[in-house]
Amino acid sequence: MLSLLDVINGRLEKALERAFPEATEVARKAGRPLDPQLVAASKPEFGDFQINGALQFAKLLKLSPRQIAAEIVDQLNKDVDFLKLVETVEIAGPGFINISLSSTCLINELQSRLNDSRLGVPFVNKNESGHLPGIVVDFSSPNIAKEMHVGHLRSTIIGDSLSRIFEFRGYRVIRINHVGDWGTQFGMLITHLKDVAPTALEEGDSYDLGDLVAFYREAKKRFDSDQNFKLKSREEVVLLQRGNVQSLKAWKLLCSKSRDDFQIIYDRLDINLIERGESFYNQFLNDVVMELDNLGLLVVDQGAKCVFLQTSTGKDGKALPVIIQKTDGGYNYATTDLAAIRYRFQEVPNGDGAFRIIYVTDSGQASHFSGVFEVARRAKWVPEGGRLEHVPFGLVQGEDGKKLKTRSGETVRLRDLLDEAIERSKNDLCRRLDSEGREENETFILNVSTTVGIAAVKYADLSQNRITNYQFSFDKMLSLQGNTAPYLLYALVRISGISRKAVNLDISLKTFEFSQKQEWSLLRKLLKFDEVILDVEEELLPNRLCTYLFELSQLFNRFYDQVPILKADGIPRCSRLALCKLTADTLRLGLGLLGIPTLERM
RNA sequence: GGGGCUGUAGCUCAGCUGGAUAGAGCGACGGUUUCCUAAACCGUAGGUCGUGGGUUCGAGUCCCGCCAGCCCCGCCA
Repeated sequence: MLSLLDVINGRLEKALERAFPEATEVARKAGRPLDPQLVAASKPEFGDFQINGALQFAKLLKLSPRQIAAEIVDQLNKDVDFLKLVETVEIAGPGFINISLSSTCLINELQSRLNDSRLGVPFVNKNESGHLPGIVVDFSSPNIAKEMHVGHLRSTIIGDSLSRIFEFRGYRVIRINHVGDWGTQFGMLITHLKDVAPTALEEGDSYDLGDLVAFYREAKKRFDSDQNFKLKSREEVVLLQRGNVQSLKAWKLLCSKSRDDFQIIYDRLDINLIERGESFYNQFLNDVVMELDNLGLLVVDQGAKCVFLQTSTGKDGKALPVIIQKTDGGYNYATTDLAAIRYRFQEVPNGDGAFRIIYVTDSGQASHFSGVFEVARRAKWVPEGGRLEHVPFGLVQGEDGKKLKTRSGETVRLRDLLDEAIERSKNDLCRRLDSEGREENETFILNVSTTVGIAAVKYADLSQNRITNYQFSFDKMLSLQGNTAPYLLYALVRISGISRKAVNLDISLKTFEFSQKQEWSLLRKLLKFDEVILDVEEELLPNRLCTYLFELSQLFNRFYDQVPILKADGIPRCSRLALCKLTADTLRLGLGLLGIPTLERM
């Protein structure tokens, strides 16, 4: 109901002006126009919208809040355009004004939603240069030659969902997988590769490295125990950095094998990413140092080139440094991140042309990013109106409240985690089929358990406010009750059941009427979808969308339980089918934006 | 020592620019099935919003102090 909110707010501002012409004029001239504070009603019994402003204006206008409210209501009651939309306008409590929309108005909104595949969510405007604004979402980012584990889960799932929402809004979204594909660990990996598989370099991509993780472990073991190996590894790093052909070949092979492994996980999770790892920015690191130096930001301290922060101090009250270039001349991650920021904001041939960059990483990196962001701003690499945001999230914990580990105390591999979710979901399904005496074929069982299993993992993560740590529990996420993926998917399955039995759900040209309170509350919830999407886009909190979809499902289930649909006739039946259709569309789209596909039957 | 995040029902968590009597789910207890998938629905119980101040007409929300937990703090990412 965003557009409606706009319209009503417009009428309200006019009413306020007519009620208190002098005060509004003074406020406007002071550059702080009076805000009537029109918001969605905090409770259903307060109607659709509430106006909070009267309470605040009391001091300014030297009138009681209720008197002010009365004046505003008086003016609103003279506004024909406003009255067309509204059923009641009432003063309540200390001076709130509650507004209930008229049935006609709500039904008109329903009509337009039914004919709108975007469900009321506006498409973003082009920018001054006539292009769609670009957003870089930096997420997932595993390390080459290591396995994706539970630590990558949140970044991957949250980053993907935010990307989907931006894409749906029409932004040009650049999903970046900033993989760890550079650094000292490659010295040992390449040295080990040359030793154990000398032919690998000739065979290139066709060479089968086998289990990369085991490979990494072996290399690491040798690195830690064998002095000679350690020495060779260090030399190898230098060779690689100088662009030695053999070394580069080995590096590429390792990256490519690793990429294939990652892709298996991304395919299972249905996640798209452009791989552009740390190595990509090597070509810009020199420029970064030079520019910072030219700007006079660079200070040499204990041999390292640093930028000292203005916003944070360390112990003894001294400014904290961001190290740009190490004493040995090497660069570290802050430099790479700065080069990335610079590149991503630069216009298209030379960069990504983004206006907003989002980093989805754990909250442990908060101070790192705040330092890097400060340097980027002082270096003027962030354009006017450009947004640079860290989207932090908490740890994944086990049900014991400690960091999630396997029984043997190892890091949980993502593939195992997904396998287990699907396995458990399959067991649940089979138990259910058994107890209901249902017969389903293998394809159905596989499809349902895979969809439900993956959906459960994604939804459990997304439905939690990302800032806090998150307690991982298969039992809870797969539970059929509560705020879980299966509960939402089930609501949709119920609607599919109805549409299978109804002749059709084509209700586009009919008129609607509602008589039950369950119908009205469902409809009102449905019409809030657009606000939720814009809120998530701004606040980067997908759990708000989850909460909305859960509440929508609850209202639908109540409606389904208490109001006959197919048994009704005429206009009520058709109106109820319209609610079903819009609920299904909203759930399908909403879940889609969370990266969760839906089912017809389950 | 400095900085950040967190602290809301027995448990897991929501709580949107400060707004009306703080909400869900699970668990507990009790009910509902001639009907579209009961994987549902309805009801009951359960709270000093860590704590002490402050700002305000109004504070879970903003500011300050304190307590507890987690994380970060110069050449790893």
